Parts: sequence; C-alpha cells; structure tokens
Amino acid sequence: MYLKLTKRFRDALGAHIREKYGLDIAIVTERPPKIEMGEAASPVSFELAKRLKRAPRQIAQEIASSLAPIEGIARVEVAGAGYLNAYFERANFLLYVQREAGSATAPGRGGKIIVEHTSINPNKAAHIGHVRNAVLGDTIARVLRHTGGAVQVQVQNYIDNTGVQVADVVIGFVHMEKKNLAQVRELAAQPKFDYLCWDVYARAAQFLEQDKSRAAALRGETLKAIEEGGGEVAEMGMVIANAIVSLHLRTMARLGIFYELLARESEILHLHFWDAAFEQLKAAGAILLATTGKMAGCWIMPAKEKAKAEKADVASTESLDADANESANSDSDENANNQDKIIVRSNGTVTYVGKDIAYQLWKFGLLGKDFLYVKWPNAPGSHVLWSTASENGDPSAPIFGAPGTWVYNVIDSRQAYLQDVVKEGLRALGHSKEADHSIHLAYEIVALTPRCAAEMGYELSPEEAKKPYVEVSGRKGFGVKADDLLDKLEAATLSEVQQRHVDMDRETQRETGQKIAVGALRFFLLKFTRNATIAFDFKDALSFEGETGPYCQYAVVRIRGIRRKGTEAGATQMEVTQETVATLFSGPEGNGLWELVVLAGSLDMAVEAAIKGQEPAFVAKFAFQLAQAFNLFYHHHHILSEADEQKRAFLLRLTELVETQLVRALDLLGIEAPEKM
RNA sequence: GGGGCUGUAGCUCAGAUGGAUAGAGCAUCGGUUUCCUAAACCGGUUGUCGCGAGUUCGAAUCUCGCCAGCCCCA
Repeated sequence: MYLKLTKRFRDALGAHIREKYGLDIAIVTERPPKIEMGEAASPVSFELAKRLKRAPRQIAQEIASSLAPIEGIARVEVAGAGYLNAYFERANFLLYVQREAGSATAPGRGGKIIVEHTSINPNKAAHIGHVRNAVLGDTIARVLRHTGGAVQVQVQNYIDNTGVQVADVVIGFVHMEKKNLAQVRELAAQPKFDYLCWDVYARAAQFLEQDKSRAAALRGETLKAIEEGGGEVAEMGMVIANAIVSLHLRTMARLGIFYELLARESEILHLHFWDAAFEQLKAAGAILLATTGKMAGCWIMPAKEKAKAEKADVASTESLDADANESANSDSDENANNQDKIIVRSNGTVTYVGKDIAYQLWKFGLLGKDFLYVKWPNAPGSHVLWSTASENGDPSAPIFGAPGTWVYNVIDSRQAYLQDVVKEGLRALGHSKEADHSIHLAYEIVALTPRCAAEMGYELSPEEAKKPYVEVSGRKGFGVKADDLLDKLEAATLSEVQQRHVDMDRETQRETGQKIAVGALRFFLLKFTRNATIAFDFKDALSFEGETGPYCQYAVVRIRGIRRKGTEAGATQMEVTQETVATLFSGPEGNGLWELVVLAGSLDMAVEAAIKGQEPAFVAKFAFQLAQAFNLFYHHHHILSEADEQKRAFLLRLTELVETQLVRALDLLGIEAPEKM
C-alpha cells in the first residue's frame, strides 16, 4: 500500500508542477527520517529552485497551498529548507492494508519467467556456496511468483553431466579406486555417495595434477567416451551424475527448494543444440572464422564496441568522445583480435559459452529445437520434476523453454564476462529484446574465514592466514558441505527446542528445530546483498539472535502465542470503531502505533525494490525491520491485559496485520515460522 | 595489458533513484522476568564513509585521478 500511495503523491506533484510551472520533472520521494515528519517526502522544490531561480522553501510553500487534495493523503506540509512532506490518512491506510493483505504485492511483469539456479556439477556433494546460489534463485523465483498479473515462473536446474568434472570422478573410480561399473553402481546407491565422490574427486584432481600430459590423455579419452555415450565409461559417468543429482535434490529439498525441470547437457549434445545455434551464428555473421593471428582456425565472436555505442548515445557533440573513438579503433587494430571471444576452438570443439548461447536461445524459443522430456524418478517432496531426454519423451510433459519473456540465470559473478558474451550472441543474432531480458543474477562467492578453515583442519599458508577469507575448492576437497551444515544447525536448534519445550512431542520438536534451522541458514545467506562476499563462519551461521531468521520467526511465534491465549481466554472479536482508531492514532502512543502500521503496509515497496534491484536481500531486510518493530510494540503494549476493550481489539487487529505481512515476507524468503519455539 | 566488483563503527554488513542528525547486528559495559515465550527489550560506548580534487543549494551516493584487496579476460 505504501508503494501505491507514494506513487499517487508523486503523480500528483508531477502533474501539478507541469501545469503550474510548465516543467516536466521526475519526482522522487523518500522516507523522512522521523515519523513525525510524515510518511513520504519530496525534495522537488530544490530542483525547482534551480530552474525558477527562487528560494526552495517559498516554492514548496506555494505548491503545498495550491496542490489539490490527494486521495489517501491527509495533508502536505513544508518542512526543513523546502521539503514537501506528505501525511497519510492513518485510519484509511490501515483499512487499505488490512484489505490488501492477501493479494499480490507489486505490479508484475506478466508472461513466463524462467529462473535457472543451483546448476551444480554432479560430481560431488553440494557445499555452502552452492546453497547460496540455490537460496538466491529460489527466493527470486518466489518473489517473482508473488507479483501480480498472469505470471508463470519456471525453475530450471542445469546439469552438466558430461563435463570434465564428472570425467575426473570417473577417472578417480577407474584408475585410482580400481572400481568397475557394477561396483560403482553399488556405491552410487548408498546414501552418502556424494560425500564419497567429494573425496574421490579431490584425490583424482590431485592425481591428475601430478602429471599434466597423463591428465590430458585421460581426460581426453574419458570425455570423448562420455560425450559419445554407450560404453562402460559413459555409463559410469551417467550412474555417478544421476545419483549425485538425486542427492543434491534431496539436500535442496531440506531447504524447501524444488525445481520444475532438470536441463541436462547430455541432451544438449545428443540433440545437437549447438549445431543449430552454430548455423544461426554463422548465417548471421555473428561469429567469424579467424584466418590469421594466434586465433587462426577458431570461430570467434568479435568484441563488441560497447564503449563506443554508449558514448555516442550520451553526448554526440563532445569532441572528446570523437578522440576516444579514434583511439579505441586504432587500439583494436593493434591488438588484433585480442578482445574477441573464441566460440569454437581450432580443434573443432565448442566452448562452454557456445553451448550456453544455444541453451539461452532455447529458453527464449529461438533455437528451433526442443528437448524430449521424462519424469525424473524419486523426486523429493510431492513436486513433479521433469528431466530432459533425447528419446522416449513423455507426451504429457508441459511446455518448457519457449517462450520465456524474461530469463534469470543465477550464476556467481566470476562468470559475468561469459554471461555478457551470451547476451552479445543473442544481440548479434538480432534478438536484442531477448538480450535485454537476459538477467545474470550475479553474486559473490561464499568463502571461509581463516579461523573456520583452521577449525576444519585445513592447513593455512601464512599468506592465507592473514586474508579476510579463504576460497573453497572442490578440487582440494576443501569446503563446508551443505548437509553437514544443515545437520549441525538442526542439532543446535533441536537442543534449544528440547530445553524450552520439554513436554512437546518428539516429532514436533524435530519439525520445529528443522524450521528454525532452515530459517537461520536461508536468512543468513539472504541478508547479505549479492555483491558481498560472505566470509563463512560457524559462529555467525549458528547464531539465532539479532538480525537472523529465528529472530523473525520468533516474532511470528509471539503473535501466535497472543492469538492462542486470546482465543483460550475467550477474547471477543470486537469491531473497532473509527473513533477508537482516530483517538489512538492521535493519542500519545499514536506515532508508535502508526509507525508499525506504515511498516506493515510497506511490503509492496520491499518487493518492488527487490525485483527492480534484483536484490532478494531487500525482502530479508524488510522482514527483520518488521519483526524488530513488532518486538518494540510488544514490549510497549500488553495486549491481552489491556483493560480498554476497544483498545485491546485494536491492538489485536494490528498484531494480526503484522502477522500476515511478516508471514508473507518470510514465505518469500522460503522461511516458515513454527507454531512454538 | 584490458574489464568488473569491493573499501562505511573494534568485527560483519545496510545505506535503490544525490537530500533532513550516516544506520543495523555482533562484540563490550550496565539494566529489565509476580505480567501475551528473555531466541526478547531498554540504556551507554564506538565513524578522517580508503585518499585527493571536481560537479551541486546539497555527495557515503555522481565525475576524474590515486591507493589497497578480490575476480574475470588475454
């Protein structure tokens, strides 16, 4: 509701200024530092002062006195050096928020949105960094689903089951562990096969590291066998990858994360997706065969001249820019094709980015090819999960891929350059709208604090010990496994629950502990903005106090406690009169109560900001702030013992409103509050 | 060599579109429980917003230069 009212305020101001001064100014609003100063403020008079060459406060005064009434806004006042502060109609705002508290929060984009996330190499157990990816992706998908309009959000998990990482584990099993296909099959059926592969992969990587030429030969033949399919080596790769994928799915299900489709690289190969994309790229002249220089024999995508295009856009008259363009041109001549991106190597193999372009084209329905689909067996939870297939497709499969209107790829920021190349590929093929709608949801990695690394028995070099964090490495077998962390969290929360609720039955205790553990981990990963590198430490992740998921869950639990007690005590569902509302809002506690109402009514604002800024952390911040504001309110007002019946009814109603909004916000974060904790 | 990200309190981080006295959590010191759950609340302490210029009525935020760290491409 906050979003709606501020927009109304901006629109009214914009129209008024256009009419009165003949100026078209983009109006911005901000939240005043104190609730006494209103709920929305515009500094537009400062901008006007510049243009009209008059004092800002005088202009503000003029606008405030001549502005027509705005629905939902009680008054507009001048404050400070010339701010225009809007004061909402408190009682009406409360009514609106209560009425709206079940519907979509922010205007949606509509259409079909594809979100690809998780996409872990299926060759080892998932670690904490993979969880950040999955939680970010899952959260943005939840947020997008929640927006209005006929939006369809489809979540895909890309499985590179024919890549070098799987090959390395195959090499480990065959050449180091001396296992045959039947033995690997047996191992793959075990519940901790992903942990076994974690170690096998680390050992294989070490083994391959020792002798580069042996590594190249082994990898070459193994990859070839896997890509061609059919033989025992290929079968072993499949067995490993499928088993690991199932275990990853199980791990993510613990966090409430599910998928609609597993898109597998094996099908991209077998169904010749790349060939189709290759033909398109060649035909459009988007890629060229280099004939000279060090890239001779490679198909390359010429570097785009981004700087040039953007500068020409901004200021075409500046002579400086002309100079810049010239020097840029002579630069690119000298460096030959240094900035160009190789798509097909001179030996004929296609690079990752090439396959990514084909896949991205498919997502937008531009490839002219489709997968076949089968149900993935034993998917966790009650969700139906589909997988791509190259034969015997299930005709009842839904439509995947085409036509995505927006595509979100959740991939860490180290791959920003490659994602950029994919976009440029689309653009070069004439699909500039699709390029613009390709969103790389980039995020920084999760590393470990040196202390955490040392705790895990990892020997640090003196340089590493001085750094703020140490990067995890699958190759070194170094990192915090997702299941280990979840186990640890669940053990900690369960022990807390058992202490606090001795008479709770064991199953409920376990479920409660699980919900809190999930809340703690998801919130921990979401409270950082995407660009922040998370230096992981068990102490922080296992904290349940302060800015944490459990803190937010606890606020909901408190509210439920009040409602439960209230019902037991036979509290009446008394109607709150408008007089009571008006009296309370204007009384001595009015601003405090009002502040909580405004915050509860600002979920739409947080969701909008999260989508616009592609930043799920905004929703986490909102949930925390609302929980914090509620706790303040809780300590100020003892609801059930309130003698004034009308006031008690009002406080109860407000409590319920906070519950609705907080539960919604937490739901967007994939966090569920237990009944008791 | 080219490109990207980051630098804010002792620590970890927020500060979207430039705006009013730069905020949270943790840590630390002190206080709050006959009362809806203390995983909570209240109070104290803590700042050259990396450095330097510029644009502006106004800069943590925009521009340029420099320094430091991380990443990517070659």
